[in-house]
Amino acid sequence: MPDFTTPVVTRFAPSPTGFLHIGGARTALFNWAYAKAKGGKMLLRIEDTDRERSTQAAIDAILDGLTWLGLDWDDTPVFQSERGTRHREVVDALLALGAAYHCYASQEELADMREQARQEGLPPRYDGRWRDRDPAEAPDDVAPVVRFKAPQAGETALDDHVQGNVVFPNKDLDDLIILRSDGTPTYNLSVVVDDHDMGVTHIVRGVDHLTNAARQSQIYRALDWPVPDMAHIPLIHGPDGAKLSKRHGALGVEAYREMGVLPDAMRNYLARLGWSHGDDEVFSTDQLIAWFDLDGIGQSAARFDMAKLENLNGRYVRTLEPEAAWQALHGALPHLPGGSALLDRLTPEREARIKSLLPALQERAKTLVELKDGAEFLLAERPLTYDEKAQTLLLDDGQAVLAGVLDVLDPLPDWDLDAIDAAVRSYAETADLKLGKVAQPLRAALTGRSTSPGIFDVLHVLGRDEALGRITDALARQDAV
RNA sequence: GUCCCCUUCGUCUAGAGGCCUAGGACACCGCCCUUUCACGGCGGCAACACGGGUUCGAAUCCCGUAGGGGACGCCA
Repeated sequence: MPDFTTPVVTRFAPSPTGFLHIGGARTALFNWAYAKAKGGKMLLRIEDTDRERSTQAAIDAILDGLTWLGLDWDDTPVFQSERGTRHREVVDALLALGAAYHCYASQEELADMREQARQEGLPPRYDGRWRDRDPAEAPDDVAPVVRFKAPQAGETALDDHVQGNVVFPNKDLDDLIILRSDGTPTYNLSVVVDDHDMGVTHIVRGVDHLTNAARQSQIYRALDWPVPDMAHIPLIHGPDGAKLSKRHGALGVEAYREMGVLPDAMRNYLARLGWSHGDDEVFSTDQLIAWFDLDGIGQSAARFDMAKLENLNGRYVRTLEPEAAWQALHGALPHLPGGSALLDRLTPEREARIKSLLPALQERAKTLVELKDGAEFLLAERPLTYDEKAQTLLLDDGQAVLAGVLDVLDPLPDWDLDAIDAAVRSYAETADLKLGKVAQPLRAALTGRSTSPGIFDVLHVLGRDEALGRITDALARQDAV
């Protein structure tokens, strides 16, 4: 049965004044998921009409962020700044239609108007003083702006996929400026024109645009253009319930990349923030696309929870196939703190060692940073540096254990797993020590840490010379203490 | 201040009048497994903001209160 309905076209329209933050990433994800779910397109539009604040660096950061998250867009990105001519054309059309007018009110007048309104306890609004005034009365020292002639009576209703039916009394919506005195179009006009021209059928964005949506719908109607479907999604808040700011998680997505978060996990987490499909917590991108719908989006703001993201990320790290895990780690290294230095020390032999221990390492890591930390001992040069817990383990009793283990390991004819296992166990038995008492100092000596994969594996992977060398190093520390 | 929206465990949420003595996940706390750390398994703690209605019956519908959020620019 062919589908004769209009193909879905969504768009993500960030303004390039900063990085791609969490809220923006989630908005992009919803737009992307909805387009994919409906077999439509997601377009990208860079809203860079504020030339003062828009930067190329921000544009790059946003594109990089989307790419990292795996959110691809269709067609080439539209730059709003390049569409000024068309925007002005529509302003002229509105003027011709009598749906807009020139306003000569000065900045001072406007300021007075707001002040007056504030004192009377009224909302600060433009009073429409040039709405019906004869342009012949215009002062010649004021460059006019163009204002939209908004309906003054009645109400403007929005039928939003997330917010439901929202009604704004028209008396609360004043005549907004659509063309500045310098001849450049403003946001609310540009958005309408661009969304229309780009064939956008569904607008998915943050609720902070809800009032704009009402004004924009008035412009659509004045132009006799169809109003797109809308879905205003709730905002993401910080742990304290207030708007996400730099103090908490309002970091760019690249910050999460640097924390060793996997893009798949990030997507999964973000999808779960404000949207749900029953009790499903962990799902693939294919499942997300299959399940995603605007109806599943909740109406209340969600708080960003790093602990849950980490937990989810840990699941993704653990389930990575060996080769994929290596690719993820290797690829992320340049983005992780201290990662580049490790990359420099990578040799084929060391790479092989890491790969052989990777499954055990993955078990212990919630992030790629932790995975990197866990693998670091395989790239370290002797003598190792020991963390605090490791240092403690290398004191008195530890020294005795190391000496004893060295004695049984050194004469081993073959450095294979079984032999190592047997030797260490027999030492533990002879010394009347629990295996744990033996393993811990050994671990400290071999890895410089108190946690690592199984100790026999570590001994084996390190190889005889390196392993015995590290034990000897740790024994030598006694003199230094 | 005005307008709009929101309100289920600490957090993310399931729930669309009886299936709810409210389910799942994260976090937290026990126990088990175990050479460490993890993973895993089992168990525990913990919520329908409050007050009125409507109904035989309300977390679910209506009204109000409180709290929170958002919007009120020649920014986007």
